[in-house]
Amino acid sequence: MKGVPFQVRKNFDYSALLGEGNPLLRYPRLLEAAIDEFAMRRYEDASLNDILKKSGMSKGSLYHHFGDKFGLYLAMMDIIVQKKISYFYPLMSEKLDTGDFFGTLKQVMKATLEFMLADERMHHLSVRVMEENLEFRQQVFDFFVHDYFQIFSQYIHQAMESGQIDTVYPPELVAKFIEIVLANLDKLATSGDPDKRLETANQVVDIIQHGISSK
Amino acid sequence: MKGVPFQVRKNFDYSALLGEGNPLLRYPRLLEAAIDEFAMRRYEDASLNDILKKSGMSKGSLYHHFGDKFGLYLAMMDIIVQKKISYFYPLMSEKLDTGDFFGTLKQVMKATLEFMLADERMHHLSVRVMEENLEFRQQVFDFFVHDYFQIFSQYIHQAMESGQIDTVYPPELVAKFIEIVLANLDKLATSGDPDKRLETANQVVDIIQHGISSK
DNA sequence: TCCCGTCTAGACCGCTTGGTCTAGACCACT
DNA sequence: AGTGGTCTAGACCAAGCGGTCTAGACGGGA
Repeated sequence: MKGVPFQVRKNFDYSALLGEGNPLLRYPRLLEAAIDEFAMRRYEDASLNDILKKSGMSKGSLYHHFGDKFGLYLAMMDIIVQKKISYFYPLMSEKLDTGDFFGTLKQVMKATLEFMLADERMHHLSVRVMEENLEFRQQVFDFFVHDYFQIFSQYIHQAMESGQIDTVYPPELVAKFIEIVLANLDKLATSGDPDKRLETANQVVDIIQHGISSK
Repeated sequence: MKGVPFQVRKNFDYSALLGEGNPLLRYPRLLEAAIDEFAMRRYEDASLNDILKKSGMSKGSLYHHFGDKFGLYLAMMDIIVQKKISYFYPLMSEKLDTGDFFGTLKQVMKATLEFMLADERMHHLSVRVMEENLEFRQQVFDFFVHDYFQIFSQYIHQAMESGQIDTVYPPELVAKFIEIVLANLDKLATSGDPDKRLETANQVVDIIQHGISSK
């Protein structure tokens, strides 16, 4: 698959895979195997044959239900995204309009950490998407239009306008900086004890706060 | 190459490839093609056949001179590392013992940025090594024992002892934090103009300085 | 001129990849 | 019982991979 690194099936309705009708919900062993494989390797490197072997599903069934490798990936990501939203939903609904930017950031950290601790594979999946090439990401984000980054970016603009962040820094720089730190949270908070990890995560927010808050 | 993801040739002296006797120095087209390919894709994904096609070298010659794919990779990295050292050498020799940690950090940033601007492919190569799996990195670092991270970590300890960094943060956290920011410098300083990039890089150091310096 | 070591070209090997295709199992409806 | 649609199993496919191997080109010493 070198010459044709990534391609999408025509005449196949991927969106039918998402939501309640997600066929992956009916094949828990396939879901497990897919999460294992896609958490371990990036999309191109992940082996469909290995997933099939591990899950016991036949190739015919997989292609019948999911169309192709990308269909399986989308169906899996749909489930992961739902799970992730469940961790962030309580936060999104009430806190996002208060004036306490760094307090919110700590809560985002906490939710990220808890999501990470619940199943490290899912965290890997979330991070790994951002490591894929642009074309692939765009294809994926066509189906998951949550646009986290834009919401986050707007929130930072708000925090700047309300005087919480030093205006000498371009908002985009601040947004990217925080995004990078969040994406690498697993490398920063590595010690086993969950409490210790949370403490470290809060220290990371402290560093960011001292770094960018207005003097 | 799925079942045997990474293997090293026995009875072959890789170290003979490094230094002055590096055979890659005699094949500039091969060097170019290797940098192109290994900067584009990670080790496993990089295609030896593509490198050969681009450079016009035959497979027989390659295996005669370099032993295997890993030998070619090592020979190329040897040249890259030499180049990188040439950017950091002036810095290492005089500045590393002064008491101005953040000043030094700014100079490290500047050198990193200049190295990046000189040839973006080389910067990609440097960053990409850290994305490879542990086993591969260890194999590579066996041949390039510069141990940047340990030197850097010690330097941070010194800066803490001399009261430049807030001691509430664990030194390892600070080291990893800075390391992550440096590794993602290309994502932070993206705007085309070199001066603007340097300005952004300095702002990033400012953020770090405000973030971790003792109050 | 012959010989031998070095080097080159590229056919070939075994293996893995994602994807296709066919035969048939199973089931519901007529 | 017959028919048609859905689903499954897995043989098979072309392409790409890193690596091996052989035939021969080339050049210096005897």
